[in-house]
Amino acid sequence: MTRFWLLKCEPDVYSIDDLERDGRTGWDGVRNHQVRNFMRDEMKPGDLGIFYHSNAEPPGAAGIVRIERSGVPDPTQFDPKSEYHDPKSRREDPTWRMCEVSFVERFAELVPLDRLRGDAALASLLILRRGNRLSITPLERAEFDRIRVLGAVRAETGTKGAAGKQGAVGTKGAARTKERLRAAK
DNA sequence: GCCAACGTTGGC
DNA sequence: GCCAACGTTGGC
Repeated sequence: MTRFWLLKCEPDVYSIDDLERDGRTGWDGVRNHQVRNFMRDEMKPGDLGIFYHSNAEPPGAAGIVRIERSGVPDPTQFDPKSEYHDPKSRREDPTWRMCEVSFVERFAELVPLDRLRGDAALASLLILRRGNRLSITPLERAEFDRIRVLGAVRAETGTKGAAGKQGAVGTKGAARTKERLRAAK
């Protein structure tokens, strides 16, 4: 059974444009146990996800991805040079997992958070709940379908946001602080 | 195990 | 830059 997910990432770190260019990417850098468990136990090849731009101007739903693999050991945990290196993790039993996602589509226009919030059909969307900070959350099929419909319709007004167009150097699962972003430049 | 201090996330 | 809402850490 196909399941549906919402994957958050800061576009300054990795955006839907980067994924369109790359075609496929490892969703590495997740260091939250709940999200790790989703990727290890629940996400399956063929599942679909909304790619959400967080910490952006404006934040919102940017496109659609397909889960290609999941539960894959995240290589950054074994890389001493990575800021996500975890010296306690063993190769025989990796602590941190990632999924691999492929590009499906970029929305005709980003669906801003305001628009998601104002939509009655999305009232139960987990990312709209106060205090929710998980970088990956499950979606109902109806929620996924609704966001896809909103994304397919080009708004009659509104300017296209200047999406970040940087190389794929960062990690997706964990947002970077502005300080770290600055340091990375 | 408790909990205060601190760090992170992410919208605004 | 601010701050609410977490999660993590470490002393006890």
